[in-house]
Amino acid sequence: MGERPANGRSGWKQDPAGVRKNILAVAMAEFAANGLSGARIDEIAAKTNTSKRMIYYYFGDKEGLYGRVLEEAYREVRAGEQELELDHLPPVDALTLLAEFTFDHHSRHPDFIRIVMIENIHRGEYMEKSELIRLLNTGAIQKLEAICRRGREQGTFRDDVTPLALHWHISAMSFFNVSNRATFSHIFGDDLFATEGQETLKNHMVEMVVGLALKPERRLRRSKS
Amino acid sequence: MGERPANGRSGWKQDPAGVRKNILAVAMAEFAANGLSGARIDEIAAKTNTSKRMIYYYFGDKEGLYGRVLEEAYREVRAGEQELELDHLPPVDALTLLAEFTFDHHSRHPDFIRIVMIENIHRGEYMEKSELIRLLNTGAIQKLEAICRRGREQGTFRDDVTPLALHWHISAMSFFNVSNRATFSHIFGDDLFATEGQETLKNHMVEMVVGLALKPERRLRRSKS
DNA sequence: TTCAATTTGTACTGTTCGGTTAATAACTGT
DNA sequence: ACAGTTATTAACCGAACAGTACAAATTGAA
Repeated sequence: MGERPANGRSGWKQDPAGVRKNILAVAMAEFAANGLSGARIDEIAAKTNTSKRMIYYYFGDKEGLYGRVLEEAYREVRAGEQELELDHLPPVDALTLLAEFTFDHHSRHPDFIRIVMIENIHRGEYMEKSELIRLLNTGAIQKLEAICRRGREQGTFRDDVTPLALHWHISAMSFFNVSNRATFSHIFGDDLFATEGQETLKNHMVEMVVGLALKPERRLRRSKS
Repeated sequence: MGERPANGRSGWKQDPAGVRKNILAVAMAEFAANGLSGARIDEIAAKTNTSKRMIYYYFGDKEGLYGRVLEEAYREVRAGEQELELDHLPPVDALTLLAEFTFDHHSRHPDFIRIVMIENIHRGEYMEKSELIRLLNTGAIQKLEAICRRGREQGTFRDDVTPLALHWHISAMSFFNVSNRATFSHIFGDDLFATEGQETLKNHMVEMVVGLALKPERRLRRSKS
């Protein structure tokens, strides 16, 4: 897709993949901005390089489109996470880096956060229909499992704190930081969301998570602030 | 309201407060379940003891109703929080209790969580119109401020960790635990949401938060699990 | 050449849904 | 008794909106 000659319907290229991609990108922004029932198919179509007709041609109906957007959102974010290289680092440093990365990564992808919020509002019912999403996510915790395994072998990590629990804590703080910004900053001001405040929160988060993972006698001050 | 005789329109009591309350309760459940654009006025009316007409009579329009629901949600939850008595406890115990209470309180009020999620999806725009909500929430952090003050005076608390930051961390983990249950449990199973898993998460959270608040040399093992 | 897949565009349909009208009457305080 | 408030019911309006029909053109691969 992309270019369409100004006049009439002559001189276009067949590019199904491109058309689909374009529709998905626009739809993701619209669903993220307005929710499933709030988003308007006509509005999505208008912002596309193609027409409303093609949305139905490729995605069937609104819910089908939303489902694909959901998959695409997870795909993009998980792909971004894969780039992180941690195996060469000592466990504590790897955990620190992973936590910091997650915090920043979520912060950089607010539309993904909003899509997940919306999916939770819908109680995950569209996610359930997608085999792909479960597939994509099984890998989400593997890095953490590797870190924990090495940490335990090395004797520095507790063995009653599971990788899943650590993932939960890191996710909670990284996710909430984006998802609840509107209400939180309305009530308490936006100092915590300015650069300095965000650094503080991130450092707290890392300190807490690392502190939780390490055996008590290994917890020496390693805070940055 | 409440009772309405089966036949016709004869024999009712005037009870504006009751009618409003009834509408608000039904509307809160519907908005929490379906979101602002997803909720249906006709559906709300049907579940009410009164009629659609009365919704417009008292609340003007859908957004007006949603705004009042939002206020009511915060009112109820904050009222519940006020009951907690902490002044008689040593700072660490008070902080522990407050964190545990918050975790459980959020867990017990999923509809409130969902309303806040929805309001965040709408970027807090309805909240901004309500002076009442800011009022209600100024008190939300006072207990924490008192605890921190006493902790610092006593010399056990760090003074570079603000009550607001602590509140943020406690909120993040308590809120996420409810808000993201659907997607999280779909991906990683629901072990963490069974009784035992929830206890573990709560204990972790308390351990992390208390660990963050205390000066390093005061952090001795106080974990429950 | 053939033919299915892809693309375009417009007009239309059927329904859902927020909000209103209208007419009426019981309630309550004064 | 009267006046203003609170309540009821049911039909109705108009706009928004998901989804379709229809007609036709282009492309690209077999």
